[in-house]
Amino acid sequence: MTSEDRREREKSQMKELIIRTAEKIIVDEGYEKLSIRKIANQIEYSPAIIYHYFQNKEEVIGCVMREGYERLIAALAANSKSPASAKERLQLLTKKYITTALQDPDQFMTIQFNKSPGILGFTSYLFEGASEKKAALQVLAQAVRDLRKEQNQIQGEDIELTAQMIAASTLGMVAKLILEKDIGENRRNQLIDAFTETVVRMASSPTEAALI
Amino acid sequence: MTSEDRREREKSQMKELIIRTAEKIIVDEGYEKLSIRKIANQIEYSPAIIYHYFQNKEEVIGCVMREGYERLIAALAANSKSPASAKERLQLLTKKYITTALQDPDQFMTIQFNKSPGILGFTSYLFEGASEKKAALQVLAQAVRDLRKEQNQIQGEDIELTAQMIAASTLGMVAKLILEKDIGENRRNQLIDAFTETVVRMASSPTEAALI
Amino acid sequence: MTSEDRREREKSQMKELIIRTAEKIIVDEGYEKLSIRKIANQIEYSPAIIYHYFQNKEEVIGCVMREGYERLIAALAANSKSPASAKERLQLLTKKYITTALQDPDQFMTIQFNKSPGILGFTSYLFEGASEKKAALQVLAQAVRDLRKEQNQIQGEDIELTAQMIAASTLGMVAKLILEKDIGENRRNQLIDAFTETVVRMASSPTEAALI
Amino acid sequence: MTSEDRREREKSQMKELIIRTAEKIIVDEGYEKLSIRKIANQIEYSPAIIYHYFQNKEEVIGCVMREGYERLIAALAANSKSPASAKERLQLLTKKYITTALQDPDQFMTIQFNKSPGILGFTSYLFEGASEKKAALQVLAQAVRDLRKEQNQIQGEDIELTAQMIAASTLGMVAKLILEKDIGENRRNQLIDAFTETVVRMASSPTEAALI
DNA sequence: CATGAATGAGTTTTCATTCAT
DNA sequence: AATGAATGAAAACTCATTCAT
Repeated sequence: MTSEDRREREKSQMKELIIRTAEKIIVDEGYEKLSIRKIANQIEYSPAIIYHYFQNKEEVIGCVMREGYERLIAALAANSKSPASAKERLQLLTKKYITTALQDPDQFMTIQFNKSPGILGFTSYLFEGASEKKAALQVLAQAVRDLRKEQNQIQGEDIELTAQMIAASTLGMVAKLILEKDIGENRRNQLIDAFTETVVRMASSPTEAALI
Repeated sequence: MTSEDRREREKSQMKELIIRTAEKIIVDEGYEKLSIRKIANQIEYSPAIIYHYFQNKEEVIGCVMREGYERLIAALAANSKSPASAKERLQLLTKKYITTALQDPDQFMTIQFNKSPGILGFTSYLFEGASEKKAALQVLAQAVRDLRKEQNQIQGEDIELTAQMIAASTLGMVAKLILEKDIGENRRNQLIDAFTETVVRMASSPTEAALI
Repeated sequence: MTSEDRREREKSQMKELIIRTAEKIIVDEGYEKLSIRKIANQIEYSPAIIYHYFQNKEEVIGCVMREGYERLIAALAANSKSPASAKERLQLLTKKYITTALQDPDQFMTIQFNKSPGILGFTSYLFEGASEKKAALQVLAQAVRDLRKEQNQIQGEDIELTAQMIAASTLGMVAKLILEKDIGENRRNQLIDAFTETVVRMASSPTEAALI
Repeated sequence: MTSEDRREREKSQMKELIIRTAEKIIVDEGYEKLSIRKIANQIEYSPAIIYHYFQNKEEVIGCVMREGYERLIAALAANSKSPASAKERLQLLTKKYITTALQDPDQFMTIQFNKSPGILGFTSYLFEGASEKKAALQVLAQAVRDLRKEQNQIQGEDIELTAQMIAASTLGMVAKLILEKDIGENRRNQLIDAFTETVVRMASSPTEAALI
């Protein structure tokens, strides 16, 4: 089976190469400048060969997206079990998400605001029960739960809802930071820090807040 | 001057028609699928005539964007001076923004996540001093200020920063609601209501929050 | 007839204006950038009006050419009767032609290398008998005749032929100077001076030359 | 490697076809009427395929020009070493240039009076040192040098300048003969012969001439 | 496995011209 | 006399995709 194995390996190497190149183009020139021709030129193959490994342009893009998303999730997961306090953990989580996203802004935007069903399958998290099915949201919901415990707040049944709002808000924050990339590093850091603090207040149980 | 008047009217009607058609295409097929030809075909004129009313494609798009943005702002302004309590006013503002945006979801997305400088001129609000230059942010900042006063909190120098975070978070929330449009009306309303409550906590002064 | 007169006068004023504007565009932006629209915009009238005064673009261009040509001829005529020696007169003539042409290079080229019959009617001078029918050639032929007399050479029957060759050579010289406009002022002057000297040798009778 | 060879051959045949067609259009309808579409229609292919063989329109034109120019140069080179006297050689050179140019008049004009930098790179020869860098001018300068030697004239330092003037004059002569193509064969030959004689006088050293 | 050739449909934009008013 | 509206044709160029080899 050696020869078949090698073929298989070579095949996936080629797919890898194509995806990697597509990714590079998206990062360098932006999503809408990606073209099959450009990929082909860059890997020094003919455009036609790409159709040998992928059905069409959409599938190529789909793969790029999937991988990008998985990397983002991985970055989060790594930080979900830091030994610090629940509050610090939530803040760390938020900050990590923001900074990771800002490292690859174009790809982040393309993935997160993509409305093709294939991508949405990965990125959606507003539905009921998402905190169980979506790894990222699960991590976030747990952080909220821990925080409320740590602060002796009522747990409430809104944990999922809260996690979802925090996720969506963070997404908005990141998106704006990417869109308005010229505000200067100072301002950016100010906003990131302020938001990281605010997230804690978002996470606290609403009734508790009502007591203020 | 009746004849001149009529011509003037017909001219603006035609411009109107073009903009409206462009808008429709954007909503139906997405921003990047908009083309001068498509507009022309749809209104059953030759492509060239569009250049009679507009300098180039950019100007057409600019008009579509501007109008959409102005509608959103107008909706907000109308609610900025309700007689209710500061808290209720902030919540009303948030809710109004969300529901207005959801009425024209595609256009909202196109405008708010557009990175062309022309559009960003309208939509940017993260820079320092934005709460004075940007009408929408000004309204929001005032609402935050009123709320803190009402709740006897420290005013703090972070009012602008807070308004910016709320705005960005709301944007994220709206975007997600639009992207995941199939979560069902119930869930959507739940999220909107929860977020409207959360916004109040985001607005409270951080030091105060730290006291909890 | 006053009213009719005025109308006539206004009409020719408008034609004047159009031609003058077209000329300006040719000089400023080059012949191929001339468009009816551009003329119209510049005189702040609608493109359609130009068709009221001229049949089509060609006629406009034709008029521009004619006027330009007439000015060139006028410049020559002014120098044809200088009191100097025949040799100096021939050299002066040549130099004047070159420098005048270089003042409006684009127009010069457009006219001289235009192959539309209308323009050729003005610019042609190679046919037999041209030295009688064409003012410019007449002047040149006379200068050649005077020179030969002054240098006690045989008059010969090739006067016209000689004048034609000188004219064509000068045209080539000017064209090259215009085309290679970046050779530097020094080189240009060197070439002009050398050519002006050479013209004298071209004008001398061939048999005489054979005696050398 | 037969299959690869054949493909290579077919490819250059196609390029050839495109260039030849472009050439034909230029000759038939003029340089500015040349369009990619027109080429495509004429060869009954889609316009896009031309971009498969050439980068853009400029490259197509470049090839047409280069080939035309090279043909002209080749014709000259063949005659530069005839065994005759220097005088005869110079005259032969001139005549050959004129007749070759007249064989493909439209292309000649298009190339020689083209002001695009790419073409000028080929056609320019007025700059200092051109008689060393430009093959055609080198041949001409040598002919002038030989002639002066043969006629025991002072060599002078104006050899290059002289060659340049002769070249430019010949260009003018040819251009006029092309523009006024209806003067009749007789007249044309008369002019060519007269000019060929005159060239000898242009080539003689100026001081020598002054002795007359 | 890989390619070169080829295409059709598309892009934005410019132009000369016409015509009813 | 003058105009605005409108057009058809054309320009250069790009792209995703197919197919025979």
